[in-house]
Amino acid sequence: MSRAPEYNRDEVIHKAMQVFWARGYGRTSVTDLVTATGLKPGSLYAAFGNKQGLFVAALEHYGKRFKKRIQQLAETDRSALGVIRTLLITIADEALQTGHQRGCLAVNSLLELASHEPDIARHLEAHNEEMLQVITRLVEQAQAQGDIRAERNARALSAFLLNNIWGMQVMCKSRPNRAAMAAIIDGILVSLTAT
Amino acid sequence: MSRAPEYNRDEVIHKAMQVFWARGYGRTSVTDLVTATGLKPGSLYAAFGNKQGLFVAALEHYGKRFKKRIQQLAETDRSALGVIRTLLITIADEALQTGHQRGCLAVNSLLELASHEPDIARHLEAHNEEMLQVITRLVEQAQAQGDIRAERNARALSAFLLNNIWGMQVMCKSRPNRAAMAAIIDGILVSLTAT
DNA sequence: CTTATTCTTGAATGATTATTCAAGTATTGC
DNA sequence: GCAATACTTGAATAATCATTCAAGAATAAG
Repeated sequence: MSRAPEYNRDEVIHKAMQVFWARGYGRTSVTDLVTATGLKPGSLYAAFGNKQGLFVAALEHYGKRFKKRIQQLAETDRSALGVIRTLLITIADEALQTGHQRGCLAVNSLLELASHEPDIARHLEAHNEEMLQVITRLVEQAQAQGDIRAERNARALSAFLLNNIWGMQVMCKSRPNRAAMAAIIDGILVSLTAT
Repeated sequence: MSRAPEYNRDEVIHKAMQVFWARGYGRTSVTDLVTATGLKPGSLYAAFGNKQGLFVAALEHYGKRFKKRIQQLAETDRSALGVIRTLLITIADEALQTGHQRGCLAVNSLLELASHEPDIARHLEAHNEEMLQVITRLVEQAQAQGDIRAERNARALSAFLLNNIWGMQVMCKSRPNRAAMAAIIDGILVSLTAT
């Protein structure tokens, strides 16, 4: 029927995501995206409409990746509290990787854009709600397993957990510090497992 | 000797701060600043060097304001733990004010600029270190008053506290929610006062 | 081969950006 | 009144930005 695209859509989105993640939306120029993806402006616009369209695709790609990783984590441990601990340690370790000061694309974008771009704000709110649900399920499992007291409100504990994850993503950008990360994880677990 | 400026420097900085706070650094144009401050470009550049110079002045103004407010809070209550609780409630209440989705200028700027502007990153790291010291002093007081166990590491508890404050400033931007804020404050206090 | 369809290319467009500067205006000391 | 000094003004500048589009190239169907 017609000519086939020379690029792979997912690869293009992945490369665009990395640029947006490293530089933020506003500081990423279409020229940056052309360089990173190898697509010329015309192809980029034909495929994604505009810069924001590519950004939304990148955000969704990021969200999928994130969920997939938590899924994998959950399969490594039968103890839900263990999964929670591993999740926190993983986030801390990534934050502590020298040079890796990108933080979290979702959090970065939320602060940069949510007040100005309602469409993007909706995407990010949905992402956060999904995160909250994943965490709530883990907390409920930990309650069923007897590691967290059953009387406590799982949704409330999850909000507290997510709040700390957000905080760690902020610390990422400043002076990621092993002692502080350990203190935070300790503080969280003390609170979660309090009697 | 010479002509006196027609503007008040502090007022100009204050107005600029509000624009940067509401819009972020990148989305704020010099035209926005000219409109908000009433100063023409020439005067603005004579007074602050460039856009970034005015931004740094705004950041410092913000930091001073913040410290002053905590100082005032500290004077309202003899109990250091009470001050900490009030501080958290105040932050939560501001976040919950409808329409007020600005979050925290320091956190917003950290995520937007720290990886790209070393000068600004230094300012923000200094600000965070000061916050940490203020909080540490409160924790130590609470320990002296017997509300937090003396064996616990004050600096570690403060890192945990600051992490949650950062998280709340992130939530500000998404769906500030009273139940979640209450859950977070509860989670923090449970951990702080754990035996 | 011809035609229709879609992809690729990259220069052009027009808007917006931060910044500069020369000309005008006010104030102070003499 | 006369300089000297410093502030104000706003148009000009040059760079950068997202986006468009016409022309060329590849593919598939008939």
